[in-house]
Amino acid sequence: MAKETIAGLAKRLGISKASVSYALNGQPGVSDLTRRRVLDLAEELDWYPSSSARALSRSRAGAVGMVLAADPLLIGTEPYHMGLLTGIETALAAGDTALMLRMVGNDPVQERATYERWAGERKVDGVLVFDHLLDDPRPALLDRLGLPFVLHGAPETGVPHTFSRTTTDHAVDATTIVDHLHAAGHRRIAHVSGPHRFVHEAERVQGVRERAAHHGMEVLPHEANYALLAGQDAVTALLRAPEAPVTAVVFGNDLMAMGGLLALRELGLRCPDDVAIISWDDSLHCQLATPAVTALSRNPGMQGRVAAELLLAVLDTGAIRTESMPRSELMVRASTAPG
Amino acid sequence: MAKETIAGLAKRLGISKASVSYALNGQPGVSDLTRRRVLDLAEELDWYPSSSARALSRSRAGAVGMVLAADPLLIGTEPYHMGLLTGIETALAAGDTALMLRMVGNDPVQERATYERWAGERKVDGVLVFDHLLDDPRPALLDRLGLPFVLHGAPETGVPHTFSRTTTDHAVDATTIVDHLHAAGHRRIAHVSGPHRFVHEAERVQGVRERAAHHGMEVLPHEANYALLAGQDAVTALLRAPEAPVTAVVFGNDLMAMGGLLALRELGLRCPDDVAIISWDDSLHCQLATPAVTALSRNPGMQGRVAAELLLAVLDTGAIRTESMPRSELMVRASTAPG
DNA sequence: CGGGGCCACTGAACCGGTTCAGCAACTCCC
DNA sequence: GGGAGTTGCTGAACCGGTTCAGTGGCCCCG
Repeated sequence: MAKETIAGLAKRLGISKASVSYALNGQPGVSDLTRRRVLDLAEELDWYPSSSARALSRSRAGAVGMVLAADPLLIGTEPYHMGLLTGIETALAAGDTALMLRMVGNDPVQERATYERWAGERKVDGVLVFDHLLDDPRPALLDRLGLPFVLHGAPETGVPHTFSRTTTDHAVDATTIVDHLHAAGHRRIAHVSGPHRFVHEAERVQGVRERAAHHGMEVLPHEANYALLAGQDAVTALLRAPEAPVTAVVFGNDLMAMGGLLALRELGLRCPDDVAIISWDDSLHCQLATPAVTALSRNPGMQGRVAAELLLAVLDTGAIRTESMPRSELMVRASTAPG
Repeated sequence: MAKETIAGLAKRLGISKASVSYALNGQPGVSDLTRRRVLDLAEELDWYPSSSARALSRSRAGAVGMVLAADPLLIGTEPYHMGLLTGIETALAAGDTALMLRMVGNDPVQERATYERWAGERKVDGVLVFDHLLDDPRPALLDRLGLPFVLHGAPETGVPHTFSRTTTDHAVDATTIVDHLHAAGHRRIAHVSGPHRFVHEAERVQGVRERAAHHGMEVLPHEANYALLAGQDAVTALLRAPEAPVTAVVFGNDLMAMGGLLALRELGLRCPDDVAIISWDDSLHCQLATPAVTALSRNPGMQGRVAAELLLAVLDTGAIRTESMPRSELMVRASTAPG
């Protein structure tokens, strides 16, 4: 079946292309009768507008892009990103916008090249950007490229920003976590975080430090890279250290928490009796582990939805807005239960 | 900066649009000198072809689509799909093709509507289809829509097919699994599979049955739905049954295997001493569980890459081809280790 | 009754590429 | 020296929509 076009519909009805276009788009300039006839015929021939023709004449791609820049190995195992993706897609589908996905190994150059191409080819109308970095070059780049974007997970700081973003209050999360450990009697803890070049990690580290100080607790910070092995190594190193041992470890994600658990087992230490464990991300891993791991549930699906909806609004209105993420919830499980 | 266009380049160089186009696309019809001048200028102004204009005139979108039709809850937790996605994206990026992603809850109507729209709007050049169903309506639908596709995970059966697909030999996998259990001394096992409406599940069930018969083993089949809870319930039901208990359970995916493990724990049974467990999908869950779960590693990343490359080839040549998936590998772990 | 305003509709330009037919100049060969 | 073939280039049509500047007919009102 040859594709129907607007010209085809017009010819069949004996009217002009322009009228057909107006009718189909609900624009004024056609009588109700004509509009009905057009819509009925379009329905009957199941006509759809050619997305490329429409994109060309409207100068709008009808799609937004997302670059997943992370170790492919991590992405496959970390449920956080998948949850995010699901939420994003839900919001975009509702807004009749397509999602263009690109995965690049943890490579800033490729991420940058992708944005440049997308902007140059006008392939997407905007992008979602993740994992805000210290001195992040991407906002400036995207501004220069004229590509609208939403930065997901920017700091909560009150500084007025020149771009749209979603924020999470990591200080509040830190307080939740530290208070929980303090209440369980811990006075000396370790914090195995992700790389500090991520703004959210820097904020978490600071948040934990400050809240711990507030309680008069001691914190051993340890920077790692989110991998299972990193969590394992961190715990091994921390507990072999000559200083008085910590009684609890906070992990920056679920994978490292799992690694920590393995390390404890190898060291012959019991969790939570000898060392308690808590993860900054909840996931099935935390629920299934033995003992089940206490974790902060951040609802990635909701976060994705909010971010995507914000991007759609930005594309629509051009406004610059900031959206706060809903509060996280601590899922208390056996790994921190008073022994 | 206003976007450069081919007309702009042509004007600056004092030549025609046509020549510029030929030069940029490596087509004959321009002198080497002119070609160089065009390419240099394009480089200098960093010009990119407008994807929509190109799509319109070439009648090719430069993108392929993929509908992830599964329970969003499952998708987030099952690493299989994410691995697949990573592989697909890798292959597409190499082929300069964009990936359009749509997630629909486990809803055939929405999946169908998505294909119809994509075809009608000519938004994608082809699609990747997953989870072959018994009496799958999708091949016929896509043929009718004129949308090229690759069906991933079709049966290995020798019947000549009218479409391109990738196949997995589930009988071989079943043999691997059953032989492993037989060698460990099991004679009566259960097989907790996914829904039989999936062709691959039907084949696995048959494969397990036949291989077990070959060894004179007994198999209790149990159809479930891939969810954690389903695995849990299945094991509870199977082991409470009045008949002689099984000594091993084969699970259709890692999640159900985890559920099975939980159920065993609740029933006070030890794994592998009382009941051995084996999963048809490997993942971090299997590796982290206590005991670690023996699983068939199917390399989803590789599968995705092969499927995507096949689709690109199909789009290029229009040929109908079948690609076999590489052999799976059994990762033997504690859950089936002779007690 | 005449003029202003509105309504329904149309032709043509436009978005930014690709591609075809045509044409001038130049080479080659008998 | 003249016809055939090649090379390098151009103008214009085309892909399938959107949109602007008319145009004619009709109604309303002073």
